Amino acid sequence: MSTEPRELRADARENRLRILAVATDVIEQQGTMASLNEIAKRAGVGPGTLYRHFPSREALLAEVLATWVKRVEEAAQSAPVRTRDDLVDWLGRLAGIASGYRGLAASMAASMDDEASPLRHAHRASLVANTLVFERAREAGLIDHAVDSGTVARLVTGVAMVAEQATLPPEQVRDMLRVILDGLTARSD
Amino acid sequence: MSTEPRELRADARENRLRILAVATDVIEQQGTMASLNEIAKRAGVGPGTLYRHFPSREALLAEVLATWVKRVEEAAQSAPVRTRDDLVDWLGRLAGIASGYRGLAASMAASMDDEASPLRHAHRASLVANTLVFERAREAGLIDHAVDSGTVARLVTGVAMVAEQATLPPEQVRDMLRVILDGLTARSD
DNA sequence: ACCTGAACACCGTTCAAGT
DNA sequence: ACCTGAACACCGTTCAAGT
Repeated sequence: MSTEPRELRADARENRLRILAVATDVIEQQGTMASLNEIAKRAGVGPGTLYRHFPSREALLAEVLATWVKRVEEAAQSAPVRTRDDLVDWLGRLAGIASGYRGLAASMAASMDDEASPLRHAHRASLVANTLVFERAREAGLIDHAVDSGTVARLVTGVAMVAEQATLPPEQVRDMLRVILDGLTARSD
Repeated sequence: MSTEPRELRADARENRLRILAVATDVIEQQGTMASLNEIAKRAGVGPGTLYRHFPSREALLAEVLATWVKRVEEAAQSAPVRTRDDLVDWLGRLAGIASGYRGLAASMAASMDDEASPLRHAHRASLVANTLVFERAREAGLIDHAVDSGTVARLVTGVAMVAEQATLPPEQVRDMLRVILDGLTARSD
């Protein structure tokens, strides 16, 4: 099941780690569309070396996102679910994390489609995290029926995409999320 | 108020129209990120000529969108507002038009920010159209309070962005829109 | 086994030179 | 006044040649 690298030659291992560190920096600053050639140059390797370790931009991104995935999982566990505002806060945190890097929400959305996308793990992790929070909210009596977490995830991704494209003020993002939460907890039958 | 071209030399006028026609074709096929050099080449002009007529990709896009704007306005006027499903349909049509070209929803979202964006007209038109539909729904007694059309527009843009990035099946899009509509018509106080 | 870096086919954008 | 097209500085991606 594990796709972790087995035993790399010492120089290869070092290069790999250095590329990953540099990529994290550069992507944090410039977004998920940052130049791969620039990352290679800053890491002190030829472009071919980057491609050898990470055959696609998504493969690189997936590894960079490892710490990101942890943040989502932690946030889900510690998220309070006492009031409806708590849930709006949670969605906001989810959207905020999803747009932690510019272009990330779009990259994630694109990966929904693709069964083989390297980003699938990150995507599934955020979906599971979200399901967990809403399940806890239901157990706490805050909402009275199950919500479809796939739909929630897609909606929140949409909010994140608009927010980062248009650099919306936080209260406009919150308005969007509140509508979504109201829609989720209103019976539509 | 009008920024229409005044009196162009005959060859310039012809070039301009040909660029526009070709751009409409190419953008329809390849999306809003289509190569400008390719558009110029297909239109039989040098790249400099395209830039002379349309100083930015957005300026070109704004003109290509003229017929698009008409479609939104017509759709708004003829949209039935008798049932809640009618409203979901309307949002679906809006989202569908917004992603008529691949990348259009993202381009529109980016223009929300920028006061001087050439896409502002198209964006405002869709906002006005949406306000019109919901106002008619309110008059028809379908909903009982005003909705914030800015928030609606942003949410629908988000749905359109996710839908085209992930190429979602129609029923998933509909699920998203239904949640939004429920959220809009539920009292949140 | 791994790395280098030149090379290729593209971008968007500019601008001297032409008509 | 307008157009051309070469030129520039970039992309992503590949692959022979090196170690």
